[in-house]
Amino acid sequence: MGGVRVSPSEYRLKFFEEQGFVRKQCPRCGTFFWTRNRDQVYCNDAPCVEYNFWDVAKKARNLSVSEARKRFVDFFRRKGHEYVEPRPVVARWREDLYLTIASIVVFQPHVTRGIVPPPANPLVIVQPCIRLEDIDNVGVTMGRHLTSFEMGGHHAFNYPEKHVYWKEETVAYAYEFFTEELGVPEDQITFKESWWEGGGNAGPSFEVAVGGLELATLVFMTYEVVDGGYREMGLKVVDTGYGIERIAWFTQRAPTAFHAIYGDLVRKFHERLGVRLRHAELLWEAARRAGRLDPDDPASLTRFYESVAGGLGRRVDEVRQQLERAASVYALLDHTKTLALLLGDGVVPSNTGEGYLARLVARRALRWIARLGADVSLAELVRHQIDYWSRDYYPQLARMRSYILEVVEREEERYRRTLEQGVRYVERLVRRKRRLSVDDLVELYDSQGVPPDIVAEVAARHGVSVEVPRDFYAIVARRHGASGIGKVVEEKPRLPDEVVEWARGLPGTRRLFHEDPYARTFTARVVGHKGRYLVLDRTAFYPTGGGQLHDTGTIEACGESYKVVAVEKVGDVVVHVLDREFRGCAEVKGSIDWERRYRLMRHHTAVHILLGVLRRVLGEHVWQAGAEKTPEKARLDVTHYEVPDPKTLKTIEDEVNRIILEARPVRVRLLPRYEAEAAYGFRLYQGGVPMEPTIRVVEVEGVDAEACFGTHVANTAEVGAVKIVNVERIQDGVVRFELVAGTEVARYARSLEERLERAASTLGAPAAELEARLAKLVERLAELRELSSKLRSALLERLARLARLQAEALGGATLYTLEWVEGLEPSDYREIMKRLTSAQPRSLVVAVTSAGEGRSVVEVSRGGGVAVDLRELVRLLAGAGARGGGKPDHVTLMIPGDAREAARMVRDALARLLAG
RNA sequence: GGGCCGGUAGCUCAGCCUGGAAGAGCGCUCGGUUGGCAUCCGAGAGGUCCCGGGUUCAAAUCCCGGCCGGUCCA
Repeated sequence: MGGVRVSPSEYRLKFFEEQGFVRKQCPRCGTFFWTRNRDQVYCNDAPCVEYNFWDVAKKARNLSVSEARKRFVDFFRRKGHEYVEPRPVVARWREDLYLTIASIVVFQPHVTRGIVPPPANPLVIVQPCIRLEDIDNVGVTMGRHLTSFEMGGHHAFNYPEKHVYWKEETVAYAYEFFTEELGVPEDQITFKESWWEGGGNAGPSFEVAVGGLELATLVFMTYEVVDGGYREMGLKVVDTGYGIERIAWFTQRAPTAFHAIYGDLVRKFHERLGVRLRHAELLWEAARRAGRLDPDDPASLTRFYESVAGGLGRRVDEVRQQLERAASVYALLDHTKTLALLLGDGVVPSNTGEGYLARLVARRALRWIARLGADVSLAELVRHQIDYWSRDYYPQLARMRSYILEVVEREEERYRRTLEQGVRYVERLVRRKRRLSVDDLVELYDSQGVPPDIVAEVAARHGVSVEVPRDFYAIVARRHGASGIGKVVEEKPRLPDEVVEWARGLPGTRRLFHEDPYARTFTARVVGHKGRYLVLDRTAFYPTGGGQLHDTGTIEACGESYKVVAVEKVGDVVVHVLDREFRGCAEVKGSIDWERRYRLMRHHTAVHILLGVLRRVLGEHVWQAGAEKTPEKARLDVTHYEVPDPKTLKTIEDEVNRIILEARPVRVRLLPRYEAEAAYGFRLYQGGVPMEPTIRVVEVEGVDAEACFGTHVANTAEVGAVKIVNVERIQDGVVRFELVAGTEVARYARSLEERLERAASTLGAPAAELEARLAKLVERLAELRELSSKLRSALLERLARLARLQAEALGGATLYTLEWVEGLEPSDYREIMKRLTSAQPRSLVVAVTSAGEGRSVVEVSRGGGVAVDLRELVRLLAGAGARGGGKPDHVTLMIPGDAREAARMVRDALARLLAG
């Protein structure tokens, strides 16, 4: 990558010199590297060399993933690092990332930007990570690519005033870990010079490779990436990543990483998927040569299969087929674990955000199962993963077991339906066009979710062969063009730019609304004012934030009284928006509209209670996806896969009201960040992650605890009562709850009563009798409909008979004329016309279907036995001002004149048409 | 957040491209057949063609906007 811009001195360490390392350049990739082996030619990393780590000596015994993890942690603990617990694989604390893709992500951006100190320094962590970029390569490369893996990281945060350690120590640790702890011979370790960039930071790095396998990356985070350039950071971070699975792979001498990671599961998956790999030597031959495989280069793949087949003296197509089936099993081992981890951290599958990532993984897995033709459910495979991993490092999988399986089954069913529909669409296209273009393939995938291989299969069944272009997914990507990076929800400023600018320069406002949420009046000193914007040294006015609407009220200053119409926050500064320009004054007296504020507080606390209850009733996967509190009502959007049924909703509502009745205390505490996280977990961050070392925790005792800026009542009893007034699905995987609390419950009930009254008075019945009256009405309506239908049918029959009686002969055909009757619909005439022409093929029907405003609409129809094109009529009558058109056996005409006249004109024209 | 696809009978959908009499299968009602049935035969009921606007003599069909669903991408 950008290694060219880096001075070689960045990599020239005293350690290398002392240990007798030499710097070389790889003739294949051009990378510079350090080694103690003077004869080494290549950089010792894939894809420049074949894997040979199985032949590298080691002292450590076979390590499972769990043991490798422990070795790593213990080693760095001995070296003075404090152990830090891992975080979820879903990066809920990040505004710009969905997944935890590296251990350093745990500390970004709050620690790396210097806002919050790290939990320990230096520290060691083993962080489960998920990366989906290379999902297509998983399996094919025999273990080099995985979507989920554990990254062992030891991190040191070097502040200008406090240096911990840097490159020399980091490289020495790695060297010692691999040589002493694992027993790798000293001349078998290669340090490749590299450059790392990610998450807005960059710096030089070393990749540590043994026997063709990269086992660790040591990054020295030095720069911030600003407008494409680099700026040196004040904080310099040692960011290392040791591949725990790769260490296990290396020590176990297993052919693929999957054998090393999944143990028994490999056999079980092979069995359940009906894939048998008959020759161990094929596996080993492939494993060895997989080092030189570059999955992005199709030619390298072909070369790979050829070389494996050549090495064994077997047929290429047979080798390829067997290896591809094995690779599918590996991909499934990988994908099902990743899916379990995602769902285990409470992700709800969806068509956006992290939910889509879970769906993507599930669908890839389902496709592998389908391609193998295996008769096994995805849920079963995931269940094996839960059983396997919940014993080890992932106890949450056991806790979330029923949720995970339920959701996987739902996804399976959903995908089945999607494909079924897609297949029908393919069949329709094939029927109509007999061939499919690349555009069709793209649309089928993009809009209908049918992957091209399935399209080809379906088309083949109907005798149509379809060519899937090699770069299919690139074509899809091109069609999408450049779209913005996901997450990032930016709140639009509600104040003019110059006011924000001005407020930034002022000192922070003391928050009386936090110190005492019940404070209604206060006095304060004026810190600054600009037009109608006023900043005080302290205030009881709550600014819009945390989903809670601002306060209103009045401010008295030097005999003047101002209305406060809005309140906003700029950093720590509270800006009051007045109804008119502030005239100036040193001291003011403020009083908030308490009635409004109290309603807001009750609604806000009610939402916290509801969230706690939802988590308990629906499951731990319930997360706040949005919230809004107004004086009139509150709204809470949560992640969940379906709108709860009425019975569950009742349970939820009853639970909320029970908690209100129990009069539980609501406590607000300021806690150091890490203490708060240790006590409550990441559940705290329902409404976003505050970038502060101190967290304001609002705890409804035994129900819910959240980092929250809002104002709350002191006891749940104060909420009074809650009524859920609306529940709807606002997006796949997100359900919206709307509720009213306290006095608003009465207001809501009243509005329902009023609607009832209005409905009753429309019916002319007392409200008490509404249901009975309505039931009777519906019954009566059905009777009347039946009657009307009978009468209509009889009327049509009569009209048809009348027309028959008045039939006249015209040019060898029978002509029926239907006169216009007020109240009949055009569809009624059509019904009669149908009856007449089907009973008598040699007939013509002229019907005036509407008249008025000086024009008539005439429909003309003929039976199958009359050989005229009625569209000629339109041409014949065009001179008389008629317009219209239709089909040979039926036309519609608009003719100026009354009904009688129009009918006569048509009859004359018909006579001419039949004659000529 | 964005691109694309869709919304027609209780259900599953066809019709839309190329405007001109609203359809099929299942289900439902009634009658017949059968020892029994996801039997067979016959008849029938059932529609705001998602909503709103536009173009047109004429819109389920074409255009614009909205709502709802699906799908792919980030």
